[in-house]
Amino acid sequence: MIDYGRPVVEVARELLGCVVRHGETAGRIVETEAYHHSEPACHAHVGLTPRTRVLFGPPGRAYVYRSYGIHALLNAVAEPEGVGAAVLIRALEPLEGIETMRARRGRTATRDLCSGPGKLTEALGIGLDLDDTPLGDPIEILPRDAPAPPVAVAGGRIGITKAVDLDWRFCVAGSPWLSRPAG
DNA sequence: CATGGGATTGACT
DNA sequence: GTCAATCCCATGC
Repeated sequence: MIDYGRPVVEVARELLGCVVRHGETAGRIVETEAYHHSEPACHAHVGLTPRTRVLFGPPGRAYVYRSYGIHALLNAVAEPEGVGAAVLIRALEPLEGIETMRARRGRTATRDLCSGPGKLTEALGIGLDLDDTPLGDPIEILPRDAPAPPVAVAGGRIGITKAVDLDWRFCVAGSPWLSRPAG
């Protein structure tokens, strides 16, 4: 099992190489970012509100929220209960159910099915209804069955305006499935 | 109650 | 490279 109750940066590294499954679709995590309530880029920075309740809840649950009014983004809640922190899943290598993914996303190159946080949720059929559900059912995150892949610390996180200097984006080195090339 | 911003994507120039 | 789409919710009056 994966221990989500550890420091969020450790969990972000640990998740690289693990497999996410939802129904018939599955993919290997190749890119993550860490968010912690102590820094202003994290939603939990504002404190405990209805929106951030899940982030402060027990680790190992899904935090799914709507971005730019359009996309659903998938996070894994980390750190002990009471600490607002989560790992954003930013990109996957498609493994199973690729035709289902293609059907959900439209005629799309395999390379573009899961190469972004909004893309992979659409490909796996993950929506806001899965917010605050345990990682295990219906979304599964399986521990690695192989040694940890080489990790590239890709520098700053993407698409944010605050705490841009934190090097909290992690990629599988050399993976062709990233949302953006590693730093 | 009104307002503004955001962890993005895809279409278009 | 630029830009619109679109909605939840925190904040402020």
